[in-house]
Amino acid sequence: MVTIKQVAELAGVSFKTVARVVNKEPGVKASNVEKVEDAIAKLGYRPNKAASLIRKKQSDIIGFISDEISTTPASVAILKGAQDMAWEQGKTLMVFNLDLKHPNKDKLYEECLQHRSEGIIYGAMYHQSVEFSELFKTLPTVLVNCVSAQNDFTSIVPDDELAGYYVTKQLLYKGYRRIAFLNLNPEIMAAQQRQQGFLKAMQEYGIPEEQWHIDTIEKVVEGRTVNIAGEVAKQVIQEFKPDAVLCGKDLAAIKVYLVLERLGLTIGKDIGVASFDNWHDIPEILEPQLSTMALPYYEMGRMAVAQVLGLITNKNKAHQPTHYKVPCLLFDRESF
Amino acid sequence: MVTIKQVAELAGVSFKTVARVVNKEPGVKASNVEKVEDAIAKLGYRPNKAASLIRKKQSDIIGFISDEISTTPASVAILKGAQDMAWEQGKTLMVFNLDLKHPNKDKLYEECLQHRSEGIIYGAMYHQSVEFSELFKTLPTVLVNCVSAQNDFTSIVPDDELAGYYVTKQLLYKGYRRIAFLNLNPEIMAAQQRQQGFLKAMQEYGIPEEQWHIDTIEKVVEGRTVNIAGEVAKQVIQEFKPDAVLCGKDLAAIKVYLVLERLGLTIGKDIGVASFDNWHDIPEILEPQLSTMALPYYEMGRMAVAQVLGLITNKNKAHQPTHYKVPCLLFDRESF
DNA sequence: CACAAGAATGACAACGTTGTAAAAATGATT
DNA sequence: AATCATTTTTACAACGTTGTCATTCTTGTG
Repeated sequence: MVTIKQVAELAGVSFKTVARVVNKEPGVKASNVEKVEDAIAKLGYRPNKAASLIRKKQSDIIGFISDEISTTPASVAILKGAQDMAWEQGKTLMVFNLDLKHPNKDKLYEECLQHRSEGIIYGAMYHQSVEFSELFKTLPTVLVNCVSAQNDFTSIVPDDELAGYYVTKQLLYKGYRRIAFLNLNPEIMAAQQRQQGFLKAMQEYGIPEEQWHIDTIEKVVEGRTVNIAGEVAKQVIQEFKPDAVLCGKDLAAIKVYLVLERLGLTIGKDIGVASFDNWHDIPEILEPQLSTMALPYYEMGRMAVAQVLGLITNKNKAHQPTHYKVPCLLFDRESF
Repeated sequence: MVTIKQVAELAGVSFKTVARVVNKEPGVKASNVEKVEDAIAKLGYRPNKAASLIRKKQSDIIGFISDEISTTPASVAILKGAQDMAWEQGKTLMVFNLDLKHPNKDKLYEECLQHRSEGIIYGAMYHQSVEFSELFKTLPTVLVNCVSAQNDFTSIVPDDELAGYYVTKQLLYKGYRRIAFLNLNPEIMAAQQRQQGFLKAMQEYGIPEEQWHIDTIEKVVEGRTVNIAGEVAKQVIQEFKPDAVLCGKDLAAIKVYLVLERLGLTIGKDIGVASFDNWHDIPEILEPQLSTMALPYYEMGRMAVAQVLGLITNKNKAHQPTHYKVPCLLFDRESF
C-alpha cells in the first residue's frame, strides 16, 4: 500500500505537509495543496486508519454484538438503524453475531476490545432479559431489545405494555367487545408486558372477564419454541367466538386469516384482526391489509448508537443507567 | 488502555518477552510465562489490533458491502453465512449498507480501503446485474447474489434456472399437468432464469403450450415494485383453472393459499402449490406446509468469504473470474 | 573450572500516522 | 536594506505493536 511518505516524495514536500492536506488542516499554500492532491490521485493513496488510531487513540469503531439477531427479519432493522446512525456520526460499526455454535458473548466482547472499539451495543432477537458478565462493564455499553437481569446497563426496548394497551383500546374504541388475545410464549418479556397492557385497557373499559380470552400460540418443547398458532386459532375462534382477534405476531395473523377465510368470515367486517410486528411486506400482502403495531426496531437501532456515543463522551462522569421504552406505532390498515 | 510495556513493567520483564507470551511464541521460561500471564490478567491487557496491523501489514478484515441486503429477511442469511465463515477463518467482517439515501458504492469501498480490508464482498438483495466502477478492481472482490454487467468479477449466485427446472419437473413427476407460474417481476434476473428452467422442463415433458400459463405478480410503477399477487392469483386460478400453482416467492404463496381457502379447495389434494424462497418460518406456518425451493443464501455467504480468501492468497497470480451457480434445495413438504 | 552450545531475554528499529516545536520563507514596515 | 510579524514548512518524537539481532543466562561437556 502507498504511504504518506511516498506521496510526499512525489509531491516534493515533507510528509507532514501531505498530512495537512489529507486532514484538511489550514496553512498550506494553494500551489502545494494542488501538488499534493495530484500526487495522491496519481498514487491512489488512502490514509491508514489503523496508524491514525494508534496515534490519535480514537478508533471511531462501535462494536455491535447480536444474539442471532441478523437472521431474524424483523429485528434486522435494529442493525440497519444502528448502521445508519453510526455512518451519519462518522463511526464504523463492527458487527458480530452470536449463534448456537458460539454462544460466548465475552469472546466477541474481547474481539471488540482488541479493535479498540469505543463502545458496544448488544442487541437481542426478541425483547428479553439477559445475563452479562463483568466484562461488559469495560466499555460504554448499551442494550437494545433486551434488558440486563440486574438492570445495570442502559437499555432500549419497545414499550410493549403501552403497545398492548393502545391496540386494545383501539379495538374497544371501534366497538369490539369480545376479544381473543393469542399471545406469544409467556416466557418472553414482550408477551408479559403486552398482556398487562391488554388487561389494563380491558379494566378501564370495564369489560367483564368472560368477555375476553387469552391463549398462547407458542409452546416450548425441550427448549425449542413450537408454533401452535394454527390449532389454537381454529379452536379459539370456533369455541370462544370472539368478535376480534389480537395476534402476538404477524405470522400468527396469517394463520388467523386462513382460518377465517375457510370459515367464510369477512375480516374487518364480521371480525376484527390486529397484530404486532408490522413485519416486512406481510401486513400489506394480506387482504384486507393487516392493522398491526409496528415495533420501532429501526428507531431503536438509531437510538442505541446515539446513546452509546453519549456514554462515550461522558465516559468519566458518573451516570445511572437509563431504561428507554420506545413507543410503538399502530399501522392502521383495514383489518379492524 | 493498558499497553504491552505496562504489562512488562509489572511482570518485571522486557516488553518483548510479553509479546512472546501474548503471541504464544516459544522460548520463554515457564516461570516468566506465569508472571506475564498474571500481569496481563491483573491489568486486563488486550493486544491492540491496529498496532499489530501496521507492523504486520495484515488486517484480517474483510469488507462486506451490501445493497440494502440487511433489511431483507431472506438474504440476511448471506450475511450470517459470511460472518460465520469469516469467524472460523480468523477474519473479521466489516459490514456496510448501501441504502436509498447513500447509494454510493465507491464511498463504502473507500472506507474499506482505509481500514486496510484485505478483500471485499459485495452482496445484493436479489439476483441481479450490477455496474461497478474501476475502483472495485483495487482489492480481491467477490460478488454474491449478483453479477457484474461486464462479468469481470468472481460471482456467486443461486442457480435459478436449475431451481425453476427442478421444481417444475417435480410437479410434473407428481402428475400435475396444468401449471400456472406466477413469476416475479420479469426484469429480475432470477425471474428470467427460473422461467427458462420452467420452460425447459415443460418441453422435456412435451406439455403443449395451452397447458401452462405464465403471469407476473409484480408490476413496476414509477420505479417502485408493486405487488399484485392477490388479483393475479384470483384471476388466474379462476380463469385458467390450473391443477398446480408455482409462486415466485413464499409471500405470494400466502396470497394463493388465501384465495384457495376462500374457494374451498384443498391444497395438496385438489391443487398443488409450490414456491421459491423457503422464507424464514413462512412455509412452516402455512397449512399444509409449503413445499418451496430454498435459496441457498447462507451457503452463498460462506462461499463468498471462502472465495475472497482464495483470491487474497493468490493475489499475484493472474486469474479468470469464476461464476458460481449454487444449486437450490427443494424443501418437500405437503403443498404438492 | 573453563568453555561451548543452546535457550532465554533484551535493545532497538520499523510500521504509518499525528502532534509539537523549531526553522524557514514570505510580506509588511521602517 | 534591515527588522519584525506572520505564514508556511520541516524535523522529529510518539503511538503500541512486530521483527531482527545482539546479549545474557543456563546447562552440559571435557
